[in-house]
Amino acid sequence: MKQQPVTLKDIAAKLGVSVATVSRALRGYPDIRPETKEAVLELAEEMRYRPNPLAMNLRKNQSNIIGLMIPEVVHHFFSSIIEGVMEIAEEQGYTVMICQSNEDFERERRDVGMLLSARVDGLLISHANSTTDFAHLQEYLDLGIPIVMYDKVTDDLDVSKVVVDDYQGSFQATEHLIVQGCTRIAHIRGPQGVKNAEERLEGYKDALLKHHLPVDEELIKNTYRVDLAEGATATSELLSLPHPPDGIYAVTDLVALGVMQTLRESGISVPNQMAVIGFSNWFVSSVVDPPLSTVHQPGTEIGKTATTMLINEIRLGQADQSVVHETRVLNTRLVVRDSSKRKRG
Amino acid sequence: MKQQPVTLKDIAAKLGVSVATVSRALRGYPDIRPETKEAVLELAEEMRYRPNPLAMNLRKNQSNIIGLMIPEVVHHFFSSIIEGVMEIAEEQGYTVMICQSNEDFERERRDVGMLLSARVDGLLISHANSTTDFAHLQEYLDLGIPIVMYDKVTDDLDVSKVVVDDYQGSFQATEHLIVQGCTRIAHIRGPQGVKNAEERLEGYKDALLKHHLPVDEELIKNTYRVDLAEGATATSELLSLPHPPDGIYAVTDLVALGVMQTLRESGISVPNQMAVIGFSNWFVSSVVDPPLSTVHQPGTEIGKTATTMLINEIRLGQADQSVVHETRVLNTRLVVRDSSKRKRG
DNA sequence: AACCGTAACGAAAACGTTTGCAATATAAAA
DNA sequence: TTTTATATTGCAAACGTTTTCGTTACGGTT
Repeated sequence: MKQQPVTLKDIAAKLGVSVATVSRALRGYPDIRPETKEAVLELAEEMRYRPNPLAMNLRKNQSNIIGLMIPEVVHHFFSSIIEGVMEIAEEQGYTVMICQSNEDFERERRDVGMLLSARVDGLLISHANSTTDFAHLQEYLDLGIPIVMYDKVTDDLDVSKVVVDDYQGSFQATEHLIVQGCTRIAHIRGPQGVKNAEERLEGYKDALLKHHLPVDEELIKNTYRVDLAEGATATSELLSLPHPPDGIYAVTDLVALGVMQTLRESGISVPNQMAVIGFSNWFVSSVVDPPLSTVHQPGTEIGKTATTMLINEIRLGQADQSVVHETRVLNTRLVVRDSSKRKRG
Repeated sequence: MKQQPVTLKDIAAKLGVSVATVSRALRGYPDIRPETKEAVLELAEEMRYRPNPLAMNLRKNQSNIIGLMIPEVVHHFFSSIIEGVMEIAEEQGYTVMICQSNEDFERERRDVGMLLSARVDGLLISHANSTTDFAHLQEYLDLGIPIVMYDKVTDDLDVSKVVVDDYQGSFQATEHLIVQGCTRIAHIRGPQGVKNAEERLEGYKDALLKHHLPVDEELIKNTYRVDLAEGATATSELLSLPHPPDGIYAVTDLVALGVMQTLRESGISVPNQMAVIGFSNWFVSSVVDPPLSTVHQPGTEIGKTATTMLINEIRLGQADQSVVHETRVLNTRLVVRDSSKRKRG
């Protein structure tokens, strides 16, 4: 038969003391006789007592849950973020409730509401590309529930943020192609209005300017879904240009893979005829042929940092202390592989 | 200032009725006057009332949380399982608490205990390769908390299970290589004692037998960590054999990628000199060159099925009805790509 | 003998729900 | 008019904790 979980009351009854005493003994309160404490601890161990978090948290008006909104779970970059989040959360006694927005604003709004209903103590969010209205997040702030935004962030909200230095990473990627001897470098950019995409575009342009190369709008291609297929079509278009590029910098590794496929089908050799570099450093980039150069985004670290900051704000709030929001910018790292390596180095 | 979340009491006070009435109105109980119900619903909406799940669940002695033990989060197969689990869970009003064992038994035991402390209503688990003792899971069963095992399962425990047909998938993979004209097929196998690995080995052997090919122990290589490097070293060993194989079937796509890298470095053409096939169907397998043939494991579906079964058992248990455990075997699907395609089909 | 300080513990309220039971009001039946 | 059935509602306990505020007992001080 199902045995019921043991409660404080059970222990108290067996010991002939009150529930309060048991609670205090277990929590290590001072005014408890050492022998009593000893006995309680021993019996609790023996009966395999496990405190009921529902009751504890109800009493304390907190849940010890942090909500995590993520665009896609099945995605190397994001799952490494999940890993980082879980590591810190577990270490700090929090549990994580994950929701997947699938880049859909309506779903994001619904799930954000669900997490609020679940009484999360704080929220980590990378918003969907399509999100422009942040009223659903403002609700949290009104209730005093802290939010930390990561990766995709907005200036519209006064909260802490964790991002990577997209501008610098992009600058380095572009400059790397220039150093390798490329003179006409195309950029397949991310969706308009998304901050990361804009930053990367700027980094690309500025690198060109620094090296006195013209910024040719013909060489800047748009993506909307940021996937393999868009990388492929953009590449076809670039190849049919009267004066095609000799290097392609794609906003994401996935897009870069689409680029490489099209180049292979067109019989164009990488990196000699066309150097290619991506952004993100997925695992897959290291095993394709030729291995894809890219800019490493420290996913795990983003997750860890954001979670540490969030838990910190949660605790400050519980202690009625004021919090000051900060934006942490993590460094990217250029990863040079064969897809862009023309010179020995 | 922080505004407190609104409770039943707040609504009751504003309406001059009792908390019980409000509760019943919201839950749609029959004996409530329509006008009262109307008024309650309206005010609740207006005040943006959200029931406190902690209180609800404490009262009902359940958590509406299901625990998910997973070997690694950053892994295509497993993250697709997570996705499937989350989809069903959310749909059924459950939330998911994920823990990562990292293939480490001690960590698995600790996290399984943590989930128990968190009062999960049920547990989904794929155990670590190193797990041979299942006492930590027995504890759940004693408490009447259902478990559903997926992917890595054991016969030692009388619980429901969801697996793919490793034997059949393996048989098909091997047979496919035979049909393509391979006569000496090597198998890089998974760790001994792990059920999936053993089943795949059997499928491989039986396919050879069916086609009257000898089972040559020299051609069966072991792995322990099941990674890229082991695929590479196994391949080197196979190549240095007096009579090397003309086809390699690897227990996992990751291992197969290691195989392909080594073959490339050795200047051996795939598939003509050596046909290669893996198992799992990661995304990466579709973008490498040549695209890797493999056996598709329906990760999302595994997650969905296991979660559906678990929630079903949870509900049966809550209704004091008896549950009968079943093992669901999902079909795999052979995915033929260029790494094994010698004949047109 | 009256008082006080302190150590150790218990009683009970509180957190926000749900729900069995009792209570009231209203309408129908006698 | 009284009785009875029915429709609404409220009371209060319960879920398992934590914590405030007492209470008791006891040794030591005046």
